[in-house]
Amino acid sequence: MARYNFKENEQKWQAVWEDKACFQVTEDASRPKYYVLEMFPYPSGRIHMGHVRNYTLGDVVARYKKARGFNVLHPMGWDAFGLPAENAAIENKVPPADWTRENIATMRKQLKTMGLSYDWTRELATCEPGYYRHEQKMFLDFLANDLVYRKESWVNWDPEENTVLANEQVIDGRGWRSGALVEKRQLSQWFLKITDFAEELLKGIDTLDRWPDRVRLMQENWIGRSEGAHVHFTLDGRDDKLEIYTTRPDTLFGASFCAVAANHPLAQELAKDNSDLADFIAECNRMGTSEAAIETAEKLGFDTGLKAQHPFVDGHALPVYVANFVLMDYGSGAIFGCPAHDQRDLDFARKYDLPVIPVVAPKGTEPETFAVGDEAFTDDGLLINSDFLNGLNVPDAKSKVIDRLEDMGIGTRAVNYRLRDWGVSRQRYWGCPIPIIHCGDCGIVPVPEKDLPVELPADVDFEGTGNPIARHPTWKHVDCPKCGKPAERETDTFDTFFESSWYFARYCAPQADEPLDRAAVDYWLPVDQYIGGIEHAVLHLLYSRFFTRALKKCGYLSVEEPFAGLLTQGMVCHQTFKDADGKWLFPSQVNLEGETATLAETGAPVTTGRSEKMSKSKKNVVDPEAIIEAYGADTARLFMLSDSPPDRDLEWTDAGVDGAWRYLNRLWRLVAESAAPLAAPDAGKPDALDSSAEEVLKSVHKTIDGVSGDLEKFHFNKAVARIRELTNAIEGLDGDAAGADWVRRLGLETVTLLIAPMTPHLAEALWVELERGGQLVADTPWPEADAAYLVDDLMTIAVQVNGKLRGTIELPKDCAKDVAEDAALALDKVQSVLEGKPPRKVIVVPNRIVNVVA
RNA sequence: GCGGGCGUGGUGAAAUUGGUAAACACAAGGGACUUAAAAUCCCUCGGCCUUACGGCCUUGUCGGUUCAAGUCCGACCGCCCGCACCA
Repeated sequence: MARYNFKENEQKWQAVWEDKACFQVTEDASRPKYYVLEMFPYPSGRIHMGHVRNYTLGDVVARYKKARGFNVLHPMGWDAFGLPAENAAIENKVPPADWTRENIATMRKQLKTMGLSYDWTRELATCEPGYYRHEQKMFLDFLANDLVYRKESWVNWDPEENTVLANEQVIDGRGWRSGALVEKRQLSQWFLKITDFAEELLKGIDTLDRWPDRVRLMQENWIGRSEGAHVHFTLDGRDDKLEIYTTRPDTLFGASFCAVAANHPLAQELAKDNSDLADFIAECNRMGTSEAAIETAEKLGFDTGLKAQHPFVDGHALPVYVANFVLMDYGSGAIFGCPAHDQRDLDFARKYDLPVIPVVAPKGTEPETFAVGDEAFTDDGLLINSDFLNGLNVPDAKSKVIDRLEDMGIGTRAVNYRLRDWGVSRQRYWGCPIPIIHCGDCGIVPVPEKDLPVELPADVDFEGTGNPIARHPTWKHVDCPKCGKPAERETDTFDTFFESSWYFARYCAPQADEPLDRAAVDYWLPVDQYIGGIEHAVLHLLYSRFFTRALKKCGYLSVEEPFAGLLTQGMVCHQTFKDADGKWLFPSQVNLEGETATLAETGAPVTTGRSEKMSKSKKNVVDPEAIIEAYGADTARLFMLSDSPPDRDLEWTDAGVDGAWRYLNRLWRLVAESAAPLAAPDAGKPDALDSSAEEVLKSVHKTIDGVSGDLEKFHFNKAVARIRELTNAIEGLDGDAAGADWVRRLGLETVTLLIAPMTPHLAEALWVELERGGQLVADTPWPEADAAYLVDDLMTIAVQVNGKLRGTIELPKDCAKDVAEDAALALDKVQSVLEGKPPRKVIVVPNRIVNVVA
């Protein structure tokens, strides 16, 4: 039996779609629009299975919505600036631009073999001046609209390479290449005022009703709105005050110390005359800048000897520490410690032997006996040991204590956000140049618009240390646009999140002279459905939400939220393999027979490990190109959708791929090679249908209804299961039954249309076999379910006794409760369990269940 | 450390959102076809007990609410993701 020739077919239909420009779109006010977007890839070299999953999900949505009559925008492009290009330049001596463009060419070719319904005329790459000149313009607009400022901030500094390191390049406190101990250094950098929008970004989350709850929660926590107070402590022997921020002013009477960040001005000042403190601060500065590193480090403090006076208790002096767990970027960079009611403070107090005074006791405990051991008490309760606050609950105490602080003029009520302003300066070559000129006389001067874009120099060398763009012999030297004297360009480039914060808007009119074409963005935005990895839950999505608001403020667009719907897909995982020496092996090197794995080449034993996220380092990767070569794109796509819901991790298995492949062939044979009779394409419904044919007819309509609902909710795996069930039903249809040939045609055409978004090439081939080739499936509307076939007259109802299933009964739909009760009680099984006694109670849930309580 | 999530047969999962747990597949075992293999088709397939009819148990663990819990509540265990310069 001939198999379905996927290779020939996939190439054929891809060419047809392209020739007919099936997926090219323009604004069309007469149709509802639908904008589907998958997160654009970083051009790392080759596509991986994560891409295949992401783009398959997007393509199913795009093709389904098109069939549903929407004007669908579905673009693709490249997030082309980033560190890997610079690493490649250093390792292989290839210019980042060449490396990136070659990768794009390879990956574009690979993507095209997947049969994705992109409007390729809208393709963009962020590393091209035609793209980044617009974000330089936007930056200047942000500057003009007071959304940008400069401040000192800390970076990871590799003293050997003389470069700034990314957090991922710092491994155990050392530079990944040099191995040198990393230091923190302060640099003057550009910041965007995302905190101006903190409240708006927080409120906006409520409008994102088609985002996963967990992502909304993560964003909410990231913004981290808190209500508390600033409190000013007087310092013995000094005129200045120590300002702290606290969310628990109610616990002030339990204070036993104050602590400031290592980079707090007070710490810096005291360190000048105290070399031990200077050493301690230097030690803190060796920790790297990542919050995870800071928070997991052992809590250390240095007693400055200074004393802070308690605001309410005369003569109660608190020692002032410099502590490594206090963050300079949060609040005022200083805290007061109340060990009894904060775990970190408690750990710190136990270590440095500071008093632990409980001031909140759980309701119902005796205040005298309440003590804190190794666990701080952080819940609500009643205030004790707290003078005028005694007996209040925590919220009331907070309010009262702040009133008192305000009356005394030593504190204020304050709202604080965990969110920090967005530092966008990067000391790197492969990014968008920041369009600023530094002039000795005029200071900071924006590059005039007519001089945009500021293009990256192509002739840079990566031999030396430091930022190659800053070392370039001529690039940075310019005349000041204001005064004409020699000046220097800014050599920093933008964070690559800058490019990805507005690309979705650029797709609306990627060739426009202006950054954004107003009519186009007004038509297409917001993105109706955005699809990508959960790893972007906070940063990329929050920056894009901020950028959209900033662009609105500058008059570029009208929407506030860029992404109306969000689907976050899980990772693609695979089993891991190691050889006898413990070295990782590629799955393609391994023969797997049942549970035993051997090395394909030598037959040597192989240890199998658990399934983990596919990664180059563990070699548990499967190359999509090899899969598409061997099985075709439709098989890969179907497998991606069949077994796991999209938001969960997906285990890639050869057996699963085989299963998808077999199903496609089975469907092909069923349509193209089956001997069973098939009615003519336009034959009317026969008057008489055999009951078996009637059943299949019903399931055709139920499947249309079910699959449509599944696709709307992104339950692709369930949709596949339903289509397979319908296929089984059609296959089991007796060819001689009255009307079977007609139902069979309807069923096969339906299966073809329903599966088309998932396996579009096969669907087109089936459509031709079904003599429907006059129109492409890609241009054919979605089938409609006839409501008359969706309801059953008879319902199967479960009968339980005391919650345990004892049998089932068939009853007419929506039958009266007492009818159901009588039928249930009439069951022999029920009677025998009841042992002749009358039931105590009978619960009837119509069309579902009868529960007899004995 | 902080924040978020996940946990159901040998495996991926489904369960109309509190109402028949395991749909649809994969793997495995048995059979048919074949000189043979591949492909295809048919049967069995959560566990324990039972010759059978059937019975009991089962959704990470423990407890709770309810006529009824995979689903709700509480505690615990395990794994995964993010933490602001990876994208």
